[in-house]
Amino acid sequence: MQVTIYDIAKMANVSASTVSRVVNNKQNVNPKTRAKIMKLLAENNYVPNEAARGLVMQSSHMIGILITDIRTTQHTDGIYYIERELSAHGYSCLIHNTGRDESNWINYIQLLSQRKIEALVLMGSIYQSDVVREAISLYLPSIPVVICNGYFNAPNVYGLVSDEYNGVIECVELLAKKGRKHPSFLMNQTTPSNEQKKLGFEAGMARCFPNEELIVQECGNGFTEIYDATIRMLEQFPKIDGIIYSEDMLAAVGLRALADRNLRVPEDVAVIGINNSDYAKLSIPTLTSLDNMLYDVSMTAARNILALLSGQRVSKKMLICTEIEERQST
Amino acid sequence: MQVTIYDIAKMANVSASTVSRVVNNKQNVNPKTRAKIMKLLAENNYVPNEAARGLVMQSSHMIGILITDIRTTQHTDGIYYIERELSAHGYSCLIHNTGRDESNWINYIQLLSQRKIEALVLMGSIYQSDVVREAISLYLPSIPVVICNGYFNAPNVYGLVSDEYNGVIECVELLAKKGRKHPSFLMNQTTPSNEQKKLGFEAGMARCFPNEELIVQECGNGFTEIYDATIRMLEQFPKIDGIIYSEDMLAAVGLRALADRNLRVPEDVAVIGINNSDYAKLSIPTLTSLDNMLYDVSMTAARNILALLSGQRVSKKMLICTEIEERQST
DNA sequence: CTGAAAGCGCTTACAG
DNA sequence: CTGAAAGCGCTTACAG
Repeated sequence: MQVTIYDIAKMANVSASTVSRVVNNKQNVNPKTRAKIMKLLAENNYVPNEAARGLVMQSSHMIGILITDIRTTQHTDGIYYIERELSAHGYSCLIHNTGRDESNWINYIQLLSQRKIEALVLMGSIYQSDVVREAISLYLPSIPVVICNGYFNAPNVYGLVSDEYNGVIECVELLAKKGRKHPSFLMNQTTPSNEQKKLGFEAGMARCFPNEELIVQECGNGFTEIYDATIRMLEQFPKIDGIIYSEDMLAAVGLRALADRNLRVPEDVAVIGINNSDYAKLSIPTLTSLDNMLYDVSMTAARNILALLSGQRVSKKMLICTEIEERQST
Repeated sequence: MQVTIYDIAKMANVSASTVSRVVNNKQNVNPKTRAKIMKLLAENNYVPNEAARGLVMQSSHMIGILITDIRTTQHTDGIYYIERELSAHGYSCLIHNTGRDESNWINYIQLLSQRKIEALVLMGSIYQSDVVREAISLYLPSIPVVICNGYFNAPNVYGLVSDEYNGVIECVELLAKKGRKHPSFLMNQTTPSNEQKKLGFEAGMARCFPNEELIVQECGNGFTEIYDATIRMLEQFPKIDGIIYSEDMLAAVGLRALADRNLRVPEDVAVIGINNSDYAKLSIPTLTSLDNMLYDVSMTAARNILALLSGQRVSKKMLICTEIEERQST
């Protein structure tokens, strides 16, 4: 079926060892022999079998990436940078969409351990969970694991966290500065990251609006759910004059809801999103957004993995500062 | 380092063969022996080495996916469905961002062949190229290759193509029906897919506006480039009262440009996008969009690969019909 | 029901 | 400079 080193050896009347040496560019091969073998290799489109090579070298040159749903654009960027960076260094990425149900995660981690990945990247704070910690200590106790926008304590786990807590506090401060009186917060699923945002909102409110009622609501991920949640919140609290959404995408839907209700943005209601994504730039009006530096988180993750793979030291937990990008909606 | 079948065999006082039989759930093992081995396997967190297994079984259970840039959301959906579907059947996906420069592609194809992938998915019409055809015939001549939204003739290549050509003709017809007199077309990079859209626009114009000047322009992918291209086109041809964009994302930027120019949509200028993506649903006004059924293309790709892997017949080339989703912008 | 042996495709000391 | 041999971790006829 496939052309092996032995086939080439036979054609060249040499041993497989010699062919192997040529394939791997080792010294100590007679130039003429080398030339002959090179020619044969090319003519036969010889390609080394990485599985066999990995077996003897004890290295797969593969890394695993776990993400709940690759369609959620906020982390697609991260996967892009990580793949590019690692690919340039000879690694291939095995990517799995794990879904949000914890009970399946252990299977993916076991699967990746069967494939002998050399590092694991967890995309998203959602993986900051006991299930994952245990699965890692069971199946991948000794390869570097990097978690993007999350952290848990384990000897081989490295966390990169966006400081969304303080970022959202600053968002509340911005609303205060803009003369808002009744800010509110609308979030989708409860991930550790969203939890931090919520805590940030509460802290910001305590600081800037100590006597104001806390308006925090949750909703699903679908267009309609977000839309309805916004409408419902406005009906329940007509005084609301500022909304912080846990993601730009939600805020973009929120802008629709506000437009349909004939509420002017920012005159009647100021709106802030989080992620500083395309949604923020494209929406009408453009959206003020908290840049949580997910780009930096991913780039750093890629660099950290590379550093760890080459035996360098990397800090176990890093906090990355956020920045508000002000646009028309505030 | 890792626990092998031999380690377990030693502990259980049996041969590796027997352990292997237990691991693989074969019959013909004494129930007591099986129980003892199972216990040992669990206690030691034994995980089979897939590389070794693949070497003897001549199967990697991996498939490759090539995409120019995973951040382009239109194909992220496809990767999601394909990964989910294949993952459920025991396959893992090796994903590479190849960039748009043809000269690197052959390296990725060779790399994937080294890893002995069992099928390859090419995401996007851009891979409909001679470079790819040759690389495939050289390095992956005998595994199924499925190309999403493209096709080229090779014994092991299967194409799924969205009928964007006729779809865009229908878009032009829609503009005609809505009383537009001067439609135009703005496209980004020249991929085979965009080329079909352009040809469709020209055919539609020939059919509905035989005496009208053809206004077709190109632009880059950046926000500013798209924005500026729209403004420039409107300045050069002030009569324009309809724009078809080659992608929703461009149309979303276009809506911004039109708003900034105080042109009403659809009263002054009707706008149509392509992809029927979130951009279309979220923009203000909502965007009429040609649904090119990329979802169906991906689902079918996943199913076709599974079918091919299990030895079934699959049609070499399928055309998938498009549909216009009318919204506020027309 | 179980084990010894061969083999998947490769690399690398070790001898020569 | 080159080859025979052992071994990476596994599976599977073949004997018993």
